[in-house]
Order: sequence, then structure tokens, then C-alpha cells
Amino acid sequence: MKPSAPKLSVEDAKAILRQYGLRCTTARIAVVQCLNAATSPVTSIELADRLSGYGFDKSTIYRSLTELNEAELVARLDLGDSVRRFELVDDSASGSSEHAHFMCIDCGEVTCLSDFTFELKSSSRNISTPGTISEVLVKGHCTACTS
Amino acid sequence: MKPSAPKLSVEDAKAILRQYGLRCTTARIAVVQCLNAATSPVTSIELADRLSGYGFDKSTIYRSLTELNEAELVARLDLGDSVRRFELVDDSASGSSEHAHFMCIDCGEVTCLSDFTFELKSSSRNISTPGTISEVLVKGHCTACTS
DNA sequence: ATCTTATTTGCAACTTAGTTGCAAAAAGGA
DNA sequence: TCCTTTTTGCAACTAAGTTGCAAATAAGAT
Repeated sequence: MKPSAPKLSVEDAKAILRQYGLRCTTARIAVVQCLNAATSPVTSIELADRLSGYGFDKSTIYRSLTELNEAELVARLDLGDSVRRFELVDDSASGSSEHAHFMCIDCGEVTCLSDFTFELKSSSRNISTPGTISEVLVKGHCTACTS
Repeated sequence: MKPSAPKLSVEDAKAILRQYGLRCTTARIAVVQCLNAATSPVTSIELADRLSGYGFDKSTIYRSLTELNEAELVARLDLGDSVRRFELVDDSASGSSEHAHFMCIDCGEVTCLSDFTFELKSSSRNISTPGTISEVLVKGHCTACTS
């Protein structure tokens, strides 16, 4: 998350919060604006650090994230590097916003694989799938780190 | 990891450790035996708890796991639930032992998808893959939790 | 079998990411 | 504006893992 200017007005952020049945508090508005300005999932630490610069307590930020997540306004990603990441759920246009994520083992960069589909095939017959898939995470070395 | 009797003798565990260029210490032998007895990846906490009952310190267990992982005798899985899991690398028979993992969001159970292949397809042309894939993790609801 | 050196261990103290209790402050409807 | 419910800030806490260092151990050399 680069410290970019919010692309979302306070009023727009409020509208979104109300739409999800949440009270419009300064902390939540700031969180929504930050998440909206980001181009890839943002870690809770980045959010807490950045917003504590504006006087918000880290516990408030963590709680906001939990609440927005429970209201299904933001998605939470647990990618295994001991930091949680969050992104605004994008239910604009094309139905589901579910997409897989790629995390570079070297630089930690996370990218959304919105333009990819996944297929899980059993290599032999009569092997049933483990269950209902709801999230796919791919780890590896990104092109920048490989070259 | 059920507290099952080790299926691997001390001598066999030592042989494996030597094969990977590691000294044969009681802690490492115990770790190898535990991992060998497990049928699915084992969390560091389970290992540390179980082996501290035999007098090993948790820092020793954590260090052992790191060393065995660095020697590429065990694989480390970071599945995003803030506990690390480990499994013995199985390079018996069929070349690579790499396989994807499935984690149930509800019960936390982790299963190895050894019998599945995974395919990543770009939904539109001229979109390049994010990089070299080395690990695939699928999350969802396992059949036991769904039914 | 013993010595020697490098590696490993146990302990306690520390770190990092996140959580919690509670009184004070803010939100939003009446 | 008032009133009730929700949220916030603070400080203290938890959980998982890490670290420094002296003592113990492994395994090659004698």
C-alpha cells in the first residue's frame, strides 16, 4: 500500500458502510478509503501503522477490519506469512469477486489472479475431492524475483 | 498427530539424518520419528507439546524443525492459520513429492492432495503467469464438515 | 577409550501480531 | 438536545516463535 491519496470521498465511504449495515465511524471510513486506494491486498500491519499516524489506535484498526470482514465488505486473506491481508470485496459487475492469489516467496508481493481459473483434477478415477473449495492460494517466485 | 508408537527405529532415523548431512541428536531423531508416524502434516505446536513431555525444550524442537527443513528433509507448510506444519519429504519412488494441500476452514484438518493435479489457466490470452509456482494451497469446507 | 572441537541444547528473556476488559467518547435515532 | 447503543483508546495480555549464552553432546582425531 503506497501512501496514495484516497480515491474515495468520505461521503462515498459512508455510503458503502451504510449499505453494509455498519455505523460510519472515522476509523472505518479511513480503513475503507485505504483499502479502496490499494491495488493489491493490504496487510493489517500496514493499515495499523499508516492509520496510527492519524491518531487511530491499532486495536481500533484491527477491530474495524474484523467488523468489515464480518459484514462481508472486506475479504481477509491468510497467506501463511503471519500477517493478515485485506481487500475490499468487489461485487461490481461480474457476479462473484472470488479470485485466487499468488504470493512471491522471495519478496512477499501478493497479486490477485483475477484473470485466471483453476482446475483440480484427480489423477486417478474414484478419488473424491476433499470438499468445497472456497479459496485458492499459489506460492512461488514472481517474475521480478526470478529474472 | 495421534500419539502413535514410532514406526521408525532409532537406527533408521539416524540413517536418514546422516543421509541429509545432519548430526544425530536425540531431539532430531524424535522429530523424525514423529513426523514419520504422522499421516498428515503436523503442527509445530503439536510436536513441541508432545516432545516436551519427553523433556525436550520447545526451542530445541523449533530449531530442529528449522534445520531439518533447511536440509530439505522436511517440508514446511504455512497455511495461514498462524501455525506452521511440517511433513517429511517423501522422495521415495516417483520423483518429486510436491503436492498441493487442502485445509478445512471449519475443522482445520489438512489433507495432502497427492492424487490431484492443479491447472492454472489464464481466462484471456496475452496474460502471463505471475511466476514460477512452487506451492498450491486450497481452502474450503471438508466433506465431514459439510455433511 | 579418551580427548578435542564444533555443534546442539536448555533456559529465560524477548519479539511480533493480534486480542481483551473497561471506562470514556462517539453515533444516530427519538 | 437527549438517550441508548456502539465504538474507541489505553494498557495489559496472549500465542507462536526466536534469541543469547553457558553447559552439554556428537563425532572425528589421537
